[in-house]
Amino acid sequence: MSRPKPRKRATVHDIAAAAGVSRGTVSRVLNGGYVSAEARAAIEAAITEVGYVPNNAARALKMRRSQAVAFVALEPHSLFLDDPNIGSIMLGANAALSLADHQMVSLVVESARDTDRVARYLSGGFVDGAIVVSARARDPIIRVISDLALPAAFVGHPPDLSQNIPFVGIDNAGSARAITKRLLAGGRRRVGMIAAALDRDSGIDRLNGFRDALGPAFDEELVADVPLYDYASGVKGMRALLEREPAIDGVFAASDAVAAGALEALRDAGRSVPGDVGIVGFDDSTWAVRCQPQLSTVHQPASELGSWAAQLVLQQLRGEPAPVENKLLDTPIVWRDSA
Amino acid sequence: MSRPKPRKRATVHDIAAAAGVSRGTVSRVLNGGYVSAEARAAIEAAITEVGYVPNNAARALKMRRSQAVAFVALEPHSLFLDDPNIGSIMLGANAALSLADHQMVSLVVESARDTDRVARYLSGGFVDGAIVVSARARDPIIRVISDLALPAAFVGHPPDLSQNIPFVGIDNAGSARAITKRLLAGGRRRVGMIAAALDRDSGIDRLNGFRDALGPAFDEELVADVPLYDYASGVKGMRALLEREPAIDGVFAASDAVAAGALEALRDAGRSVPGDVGIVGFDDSTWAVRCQPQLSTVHQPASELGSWAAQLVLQQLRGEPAPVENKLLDTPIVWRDSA
DNA sequence: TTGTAAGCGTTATCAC
DNA sequence: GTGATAACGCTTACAA
Repeated sequence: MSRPKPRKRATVHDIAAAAGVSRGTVSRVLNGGYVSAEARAAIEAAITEVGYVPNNAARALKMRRSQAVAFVALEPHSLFLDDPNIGSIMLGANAALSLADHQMVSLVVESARDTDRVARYLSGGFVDGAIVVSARARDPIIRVISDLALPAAFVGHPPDLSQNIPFVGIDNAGSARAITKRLLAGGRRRVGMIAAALDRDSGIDRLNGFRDALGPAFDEELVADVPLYDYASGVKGMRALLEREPAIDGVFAASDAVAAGALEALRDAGRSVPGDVGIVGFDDSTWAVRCQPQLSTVHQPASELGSWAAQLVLQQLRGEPAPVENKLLDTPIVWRDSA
Repeated sequence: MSRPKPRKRATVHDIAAAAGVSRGTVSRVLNGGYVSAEARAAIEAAITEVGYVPNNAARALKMRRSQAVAFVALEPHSLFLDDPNIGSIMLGANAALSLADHQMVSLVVESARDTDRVARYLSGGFVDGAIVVSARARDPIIRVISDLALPAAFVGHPPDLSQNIPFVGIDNAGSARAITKRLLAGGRRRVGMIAAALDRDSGIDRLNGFRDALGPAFDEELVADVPLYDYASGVKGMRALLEREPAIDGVFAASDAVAAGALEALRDAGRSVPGDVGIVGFDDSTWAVRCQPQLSTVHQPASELGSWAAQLVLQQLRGEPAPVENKLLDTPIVWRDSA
């Protein structure tokens, strides 16, 4: 009883034939409309009999809806490896989309080749909307989304105020100010910062918050400028700081990963934490509790960020206007052992 | 000169009208066929003039090809957060697919709801193939792929030998045996293992390799069985081991994350590493170099696993038969400081 | 070289 | 309630 191998895919047409009704009636039971009990029964039997599986491409073409939303992270290579936040944001977004019966498809863009392909993908009708994470100031992908008026939401910061795409984020400057003040309250005299990603709003804002908290005590020399929010940058940044100011006794690292790297550099230099130098991070990611000592840090509600962004997209998909008020989520300070 | 806001999407038809040719000719320049220089020029001008963007859904319907390949990770929640390998595998797969001009779309499945939706998505014609990571023994997703004969490849281990879907992986048992032997060569007398994920082939194989390496010295009591390859499991597993055998002086952890957790438990218990106890991990992930001391471990070529899997899928897409010989990649031992 | 027309698998708008 | 029939936007024989 072996069936022929390359079985042709059954269509609505086949169901109709098998059940002895018209395609219209089949479509009605598939979607839901008025249909008699007998017809429904016959059709349902036929469906399993012929092994029907709906064709999304055809449905998308007709409906102009794919029930899919893209999740795209505009980040350098290391992101998926070094930034634990992204995973939580993704999971949060997926959960929210899932509840609304939408498929989240996440796209990675690493190269110029990727950028073009993803741009085409987004504009081609395979997705109804997009969630964009950590957008750089200007990116071709953003232009495409904006030009097409693709329902979208940003996580992090709006890439360009002139484009009215809603975003959900946190108050980076305020949070940075708050945790720096807390660090200062511990009696630290010479506190510096490892400032990362100054090509991005979040990076700039965190630096501004730090400067703000220090006020007149701010010293340009005590800011080490590193490219990425990652571990390696933390090591490098801390080394630079130690060289410039051996008497440094407090550090605000732009992220937990950076702080973890800084911890290594301090260990290598024979400084104790929090004894010789107190250090605070940002994110409250898994890094924070992995470190020795565990990090005092700013809690970033990554999962909620993701689900809010998803809501923002779903809202537009339902035809409701995107809210003009952008959303900033709370970022409580979590005080542990590193300062 | 403000254009009307909700501009209707331009189609091939519109281009044809604007350029004064037929749809067929337009399609020919879009894809590549014989077309005169003048016609081509006129059409190209028209394309930018009307702001044409191709409709993937229509193209996919007609061509029966979407130029997209799914990447699906069948793992519990914590995977994207705790397993650094997955990111590298993804990036490797994306790079390979990108070169072949295919869009990788990664799908996360966390709930039963996700499972159903993803299964529908995979079967609906939005993707031409799928890469499946760390498949559990039996999963509805796998059935769907197999039933539809969707071109696919597994990373890790074949979920069921009867289904002829190719896979690429590593020799877990052999690698585990090799690193355990190396650990024993250091003169350790009482060595145990934190065995994770024994519901998965990789978990079972690593345990088998360990048992094999110890030979008659193998002691069931010195195996702590934990559910996941993660940090928290490592902490728990190590505590259990210390309780059962305080004189333990060597540990093989089923993954680097587990080893990192074990390190914490050892630190808490006041044992020095590698002095009091030597520990080795598995994966050579970012965990390995983050730890204090850095881990001796088995290098898992994550990125290569991803690109091999991609090749396997692309091969089938080109109509070439999937290789019958499954691929096992090399796993060199990296010896650092933890043992 | 170019135009014409058919059809991919659905859903939706009609009459019946 | 149900059955024809016309799109959706695209590619591709087949003619011209």
